Amino acid sequence: MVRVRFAPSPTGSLHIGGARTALFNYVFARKMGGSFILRLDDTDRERSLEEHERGIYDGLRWLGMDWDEGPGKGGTFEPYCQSERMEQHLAAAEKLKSSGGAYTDEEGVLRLRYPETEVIVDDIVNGECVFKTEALGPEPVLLRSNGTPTYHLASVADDVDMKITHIIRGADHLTNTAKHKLIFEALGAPVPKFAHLPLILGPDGAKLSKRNSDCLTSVSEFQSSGYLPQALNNFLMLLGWSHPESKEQLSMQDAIESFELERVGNTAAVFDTNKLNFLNAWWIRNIDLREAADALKEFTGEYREVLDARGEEFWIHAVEKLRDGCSNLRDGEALARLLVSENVGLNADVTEALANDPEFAEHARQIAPVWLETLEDVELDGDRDTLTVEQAKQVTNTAKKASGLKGKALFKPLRAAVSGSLSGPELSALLELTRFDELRRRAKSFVDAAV
RNA sequence: GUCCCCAUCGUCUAGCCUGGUCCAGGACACCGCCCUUUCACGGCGGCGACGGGGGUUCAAAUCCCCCUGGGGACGCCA
Repeated sequence: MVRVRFAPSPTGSLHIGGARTALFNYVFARKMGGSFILRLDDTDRERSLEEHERGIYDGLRWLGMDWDEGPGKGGTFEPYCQSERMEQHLAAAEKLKSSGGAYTDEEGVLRLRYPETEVIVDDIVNGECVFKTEALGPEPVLLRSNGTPTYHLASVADDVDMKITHIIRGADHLTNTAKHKLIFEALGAPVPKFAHLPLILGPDGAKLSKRNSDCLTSVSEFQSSGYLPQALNNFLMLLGWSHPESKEQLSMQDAIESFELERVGNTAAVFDTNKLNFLNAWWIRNIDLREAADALKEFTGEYREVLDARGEEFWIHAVEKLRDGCSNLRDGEALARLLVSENVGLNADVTEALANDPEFAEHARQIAPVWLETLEDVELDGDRDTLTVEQAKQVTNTAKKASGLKGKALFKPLRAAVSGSLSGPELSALLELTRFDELRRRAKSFVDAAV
């Protein structure tokens, strides 16, 4: 039975490297039909914050990684917070003391004893790594002078107690693993298998950190910046692992079905925002329509109320028509603005084109009055406040005939008249979704600007 | 500084273990064309890499060594 754990310490927010570690553990556990355990490594009471603890839970849940055992969930090996496992840690310390695996130094702290001059870590992704113990630094402290256990002791003792079979963590732990292996052995416990994941590097080539201002690092930041959890998971999955058939768009299910620890690479990977963005756009387009509508709606900001007033069906229909143009959930706001705002002025790019592009200005001058006139001749059906699909098609055709313009010459200024912008969602959809009185208002102001 | 790890297009990578099918395949980004009565989506195409040097071999991206480059670890933090 495979048992893996993700053991973050709540001394900072859940960052993307941690999320990737969690993800690989999670996917591996699911693939193997094993258990995914969440354990809080909070032995550093000074720096552990409840706020971060919550952030870790929220982040994991947002990404869809449910843990089988852990805080809030319980399990056979409770408790799952190291701060509550002092007793077990001290018992392990006693065991190490009596077996000679550890000793108390002249300063009164318990240290691991390096028994050999060499330790070999057999790693699933990196192969055999040989360490000379003298190069590992001083023998690690297990119990501080105040008697509390350190990370090394606590981590290993808990891994033993919780019967962890595979330790999957970042490559920055490789030298720790050498020390930990010694502790497992001194404890007379079976040594789990190890897999050290290659590090994620920032755009500057150094280990990704919060300080790296060029890109986001914490999971909550990605959430609030308009990324879909599916996109972030997909992206993270591809950092250091590849699908056997090179499939690039992967759901959690896809990843679970085809995951193999043996396929994990061992070269550090640079975080590529472009790819994340691409994946985000792909997932916005391809998830369930209702889910996309809900997600986009979260980002509609000030237009949310008006949108709600127009009914759920309206927004779902809009998203169905227009989500192809969204690459980030934040695009929801611009979308909502185009559909319901009563103050859509002209974008700078339009006014600039009007001033500096004689051809565009000429086309705009021609189409603007024609467009306004066309709209004024339209009768809405019954109690509708928007054009029907047919009418939307009809008004563009009428404007086309009356102006004698076609193609880009027609649509570029027409788009400006309808949306106040030179680019954006599909025009036909905009015409059929925007309230008719608003369309007329915009047409009027476009006449004012263009003629 | 010491130790460990790594090295294929700008980026993520396939291939490397089990040398030949690789004058190196895919994806993102970028550029062009097509589709579309506009943009986007989509389709097609282009640009673009085995860090260098030695070996081993009939044959090396693939195996070995050196160099260089990058990263990580060296806490009574985790």
